[in-house]
Amino acid sequence: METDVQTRLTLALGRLGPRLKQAARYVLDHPEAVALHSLRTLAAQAEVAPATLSRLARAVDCADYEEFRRSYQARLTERSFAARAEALQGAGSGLMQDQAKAVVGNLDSFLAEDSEGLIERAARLLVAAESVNVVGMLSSFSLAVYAHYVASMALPHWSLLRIQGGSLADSLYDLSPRDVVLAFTSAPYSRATVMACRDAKSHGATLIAITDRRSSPLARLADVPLVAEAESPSFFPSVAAQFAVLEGLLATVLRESGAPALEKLQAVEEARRAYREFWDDERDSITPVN
Amino acid sequence: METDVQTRLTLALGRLGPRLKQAARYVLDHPEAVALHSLRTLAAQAEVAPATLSRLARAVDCADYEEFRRSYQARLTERSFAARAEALQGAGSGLMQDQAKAVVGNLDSFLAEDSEGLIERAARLLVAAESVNVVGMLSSFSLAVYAHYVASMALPHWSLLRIQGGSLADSLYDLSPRDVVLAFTSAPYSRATVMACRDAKSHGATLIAITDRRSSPLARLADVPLVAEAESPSFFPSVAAQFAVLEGLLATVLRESGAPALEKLQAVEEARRAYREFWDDERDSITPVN
DNA sequence: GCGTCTTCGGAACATTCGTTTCATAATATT
DNA sequence: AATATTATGAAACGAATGTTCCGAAGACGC
Repeated sequence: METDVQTRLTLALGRLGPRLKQAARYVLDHPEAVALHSLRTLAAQAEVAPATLSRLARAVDCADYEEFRRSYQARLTERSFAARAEALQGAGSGLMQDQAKAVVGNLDSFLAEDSEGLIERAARLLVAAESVNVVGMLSSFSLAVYAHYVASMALPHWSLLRIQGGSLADSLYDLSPRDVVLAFTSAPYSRATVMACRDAKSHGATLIAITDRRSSPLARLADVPLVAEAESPSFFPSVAAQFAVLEGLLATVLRESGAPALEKLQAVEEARRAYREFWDDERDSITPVN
Repeated sequence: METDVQTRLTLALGRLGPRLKQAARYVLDHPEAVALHSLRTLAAQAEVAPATLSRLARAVDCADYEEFRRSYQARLTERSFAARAEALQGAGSGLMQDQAKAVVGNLDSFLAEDSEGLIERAARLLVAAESVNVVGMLSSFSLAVYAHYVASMALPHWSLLRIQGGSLADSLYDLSPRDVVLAFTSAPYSRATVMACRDAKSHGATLIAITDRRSSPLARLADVPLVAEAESPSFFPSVAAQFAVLEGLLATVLRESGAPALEKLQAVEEARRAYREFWDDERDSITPVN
């Protein structure tokens, strides 16, 4: 049986007795109740004997009521891209395939929340900030590098925190409540990053964090925690999904920053073009000069 | 008590014992599991005694575990209604939604090819190489940084090419056919990167490139071109999908490198742990020392 | 009208549920 | 070092769960 339980239920509606039909109707109208409540409470809500629900499950080819309920729980947990991830299952067992699936899943884990609202909130804080300090170490250093690279073109008050001789915290001592820290971490969490953020918070600064789990130290500290999982089939946490979140955040920040920022961005690009920093297929040639 | 249970849990994390904290962490990371499963199954998943969860509920001022669970069930149904509303809204008007869709699309563009075969081929070349030189500029610099970071732990013959005073090409003059260049670019292409690769090729080195289009100069030059689009709703090309490809490639390289590489990797991590470079939730505390 | 068949509710059942108790180990206090 | 305090797991408890069996009530064919 390939079809959805909910669909099977609709089809079965005709050939059911009065009480079973009544139960089926209730289930069709309140699918989440099946996932969340017990058979008996559901039976009470539907004004039906408990046994009826047990029978209903079997009437749609479920072995158990358990199996019946599981399908409704899955329905509730299913997320936007789930189908897509399933589709990627094509070739199956390859490492790259697994990686891709993990990344899409990680991205989903973020979109499942109120992603748009969180991004919006973070972006507003970043635009309003007097200074933005970007922090990231280990695997997450690449995120920090990227954020700083993009921002440095249009937003001069963004800076990248590095360890130079002393500790990360050195640069944070004169942080004020008008400043924002943008931090990145995935497990295993860099102690330096967490401690820097902790100190920044104690100076009253605002913290925006992209991290891998809600229970991560940074998620707990952050004013706006942006949580995207970092699952991966390999040794290292995956940063790809977090990059997607960061890109979305930066795009929103640029939009909110208004015309001046965009103009500056284009001016920088124009200058680079003038300096021939970019490859020009018309003028440049791949074949070596020799 | 006005605040969300999830929030209360976060706040309580500090003052909980080790096992309770472990349970709390699991709950924070898998909120839907609380709503859907029984106390005992959840306890098993979190690897905690059933009684611990009962106590956890009371630790956040719930009278019952029942009350605790109800709050998570509410969260789940609320979210699902929000998601449905969003789905009904059509293509999703948010910038983040668009970004996510673009990234998944870009990833698809790579998987559409013989991704597994290409990755495999590239990995074999990288493992066999005498030296691997990683190149990336502009947006793609973060890819280069990440590749070098991961590799530097297990594969000492990988190095990151930077511009230092002169040009990128300076470091490539003594490249031999036994060397490999791993390069990254998306439009607009860095001229320095392309020229460095061109020179490397002219010295007989092997070129592996992650780039955004088959027509890009690097794709044409490369022995193994890994093409993942960089479409994005914003000004900048998206590197997220290319990160996914890179992660897949690195994972494959590590697998092919065999046991010694993995052992070295774990040794490095162990050393870092010994130096307390990682955050330890048991020993370190988020609350400032004051 | 009689027997057969289906449908359903009620009761009994083993199972699983969440809670509580109690002993013990770990931690803090003196 | 001795003691008080806290945190935890194992076991036991009654309550609730899902299933099954049985008999009553109706539907249908002849």
